[in-house]
Amino acid sequence: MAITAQVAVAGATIHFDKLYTYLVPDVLSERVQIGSMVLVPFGRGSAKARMGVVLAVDCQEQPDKRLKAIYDVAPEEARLSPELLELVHELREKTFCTYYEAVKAVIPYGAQYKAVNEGGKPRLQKQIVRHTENVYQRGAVPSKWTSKQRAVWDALEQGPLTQTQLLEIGISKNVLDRMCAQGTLIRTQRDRTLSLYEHYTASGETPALSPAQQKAFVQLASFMDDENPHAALLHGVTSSGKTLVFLKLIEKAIAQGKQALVLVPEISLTPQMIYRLKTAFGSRVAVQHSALSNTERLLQWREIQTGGADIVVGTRSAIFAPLSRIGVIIIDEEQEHTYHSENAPRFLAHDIAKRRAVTHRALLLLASATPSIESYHAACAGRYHLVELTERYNRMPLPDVAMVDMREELAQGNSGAISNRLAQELQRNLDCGEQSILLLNRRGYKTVGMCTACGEVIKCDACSVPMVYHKADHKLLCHYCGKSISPVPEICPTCGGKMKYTGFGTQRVEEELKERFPRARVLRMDLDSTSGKNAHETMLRRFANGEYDIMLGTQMVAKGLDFEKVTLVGVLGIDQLLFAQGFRAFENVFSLITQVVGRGGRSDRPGRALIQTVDPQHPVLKLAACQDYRSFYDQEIQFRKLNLYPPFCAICMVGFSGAEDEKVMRAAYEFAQLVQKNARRMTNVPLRVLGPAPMNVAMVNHHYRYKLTLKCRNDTAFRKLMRAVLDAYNEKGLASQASVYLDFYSDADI
DNA sequence: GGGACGCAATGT
DNA sequence: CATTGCGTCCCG
Repeated sequence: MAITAQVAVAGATIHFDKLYTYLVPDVLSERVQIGSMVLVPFGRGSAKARMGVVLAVDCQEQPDKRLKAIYDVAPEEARLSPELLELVHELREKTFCTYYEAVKAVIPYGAQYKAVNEGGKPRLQKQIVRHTENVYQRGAVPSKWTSKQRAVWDALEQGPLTQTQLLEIGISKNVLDRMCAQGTLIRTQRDRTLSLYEHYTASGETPALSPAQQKAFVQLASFMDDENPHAALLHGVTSSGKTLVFLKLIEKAIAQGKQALVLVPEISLTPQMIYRLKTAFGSRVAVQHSALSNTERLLQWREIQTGGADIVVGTRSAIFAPLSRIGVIIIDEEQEHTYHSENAPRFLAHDIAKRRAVTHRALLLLASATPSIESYHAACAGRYHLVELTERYNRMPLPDVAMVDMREELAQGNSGAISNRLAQELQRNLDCGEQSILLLNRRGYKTVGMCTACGEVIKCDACSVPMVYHKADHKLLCHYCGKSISPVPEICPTCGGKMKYTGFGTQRVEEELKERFPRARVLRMDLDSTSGKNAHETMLRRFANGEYDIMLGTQMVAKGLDFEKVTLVGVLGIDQLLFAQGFRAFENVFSLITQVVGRGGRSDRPGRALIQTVDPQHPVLKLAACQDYRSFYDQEIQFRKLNLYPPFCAICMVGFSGAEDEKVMRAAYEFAQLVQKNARRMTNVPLRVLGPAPMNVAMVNHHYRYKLTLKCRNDTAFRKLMRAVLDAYNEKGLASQASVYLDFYSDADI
């Protein structure tokens, strides 16, 4: 009799991701259980140690003599709970990821163990979890510089930074050590933020609900009173006070002895959600998002696991928080694309939330001012309870919205980013001391280098995208692979002509504002200016305090705090989004405009909004201007139906990537044929095959990329078909030509 | 993905 | 017959 374990190993790709059988040594037999993280030998010959997870344990009378034995096993706290194990299987089945990719998504704890060699024996070791970190500040002025040292010095201008922060901007420990030795840097030790956001103090009181909010709350709360799971969509116009309803629902869950899970699209965009939860519930709130350091995330995770926290707020990955008795799951701004994972496992948080709501018999609440067309459609079809909040808090009026025709501006000789009309309004606000917000849609607002002679744009040599000019650190940066060029080329590398750096980047618009309004205090918010840890939050607070006149930024200004003194909102560059490809383009435009327009008009002063566009008559813009969601939905759902887009089908994007363009293309083509061939054998699989075609960004990191788009229904029959195709693809030896992944958009599993 | 093995081509 | 290069197989 021998105990064996079925193990899924790390680092597998989809074509050899299966369970491998290992012997469990007697000394480990107690500790190796289903869900255990283990270290195993894997590979032919000199088998290297790999992490793995145990998915089954059995007894065998006569085990195969060739079986290898498990090296080591991680302690119990790093073991997957039955519910999380269930989710691992579901993720693998539905998103076509590997077991271990799914495991990594559901437990950050798995990352805590690494393989080490201990006297020739491979062992698992807990990664050092530092509770203190190094902080550096300027010391003596150096007599001479290396470029790295100069960079360190410049970075510390605003005050001390941690080693991690410096590491992020490309400074190695070596440089820091040398500078400390020279005395040009001073190193101190500091405790890591163990309790995050502790400066938010709990008041314990939540404000009273308005009658409209109360009505919505009562409706939703009733779904928490029976033993069945429920799903609801809360459609609340901007400023209708959805958050307050959330707080009351969480209160109710807690009162029932249950737990609450709140998802937000991006922590940095929604700092007020943490603020509201922390002030209402204090240390019962745990936070989970990717900006946390490993230590912070792990400590928060432990808090949840051990029951110290019963409310979790976080981004997409927080949906896997190890809560054991969830009462309510809230997905705020549910239409945001950040709920869809861009890396394996490519899941949609909604789908996991649905599953968890069912297991916990909890209420799943999707909320938004502009729900995704799919969600609203599902609500209309009765698959979600639809709850509406149609009234703005305190009955504040919506701002007046006007379009500015940018073609006319151009005809009048204004080629800048800011129209004359907008300039006038900005001036008016400056004159009477009121604040303004300018939203720049990020896409198209990048500064790229172009040759004035031949028109050549400087591209990354590893990726087929233009490199983006970053003024702050004088370099060109590839936003795909992170490669940078500095100094910035002055002459064209191909023809020797003079380079010109143009584009309407936030930085460029900032300059234009400074030219037009030299005395205005302008706050620029974008990825560059908010890279510091609490930079985003601090900036919003200072703007709210009236320290600036104009706030200029990307998407991140569309959300955020409520600003009393903002009476003007300008939207720049929305056309890039409006005419973007992808079936969600209009939905995105509508959502963004609705949100940013909702920013204004919060106080007694009437707000106004200006939308700069080359198509002022565009129906989507018009509907967004008057915040008429229902009309937009009615129109959009027709479009989706007519052109067969979600929710009337699911879309499965098959991605191909490999080193040789030709081979990748051939592989994609053969895959498409395999799909057609296999589909013919299977009846009842509705399918349309589009492509293959090169991806939008055809090359990343020297890897060529193609895609195949399948309009389908993501059900078991379709997944069975895809598994068969993947098997055939591997059998033909195509896996070595191009690696494949599947990505589902919109589950239409009605 | 990556190491090991095998086959074939090339060299001494 | 050794050396190198490349394709293919398989991982327990």
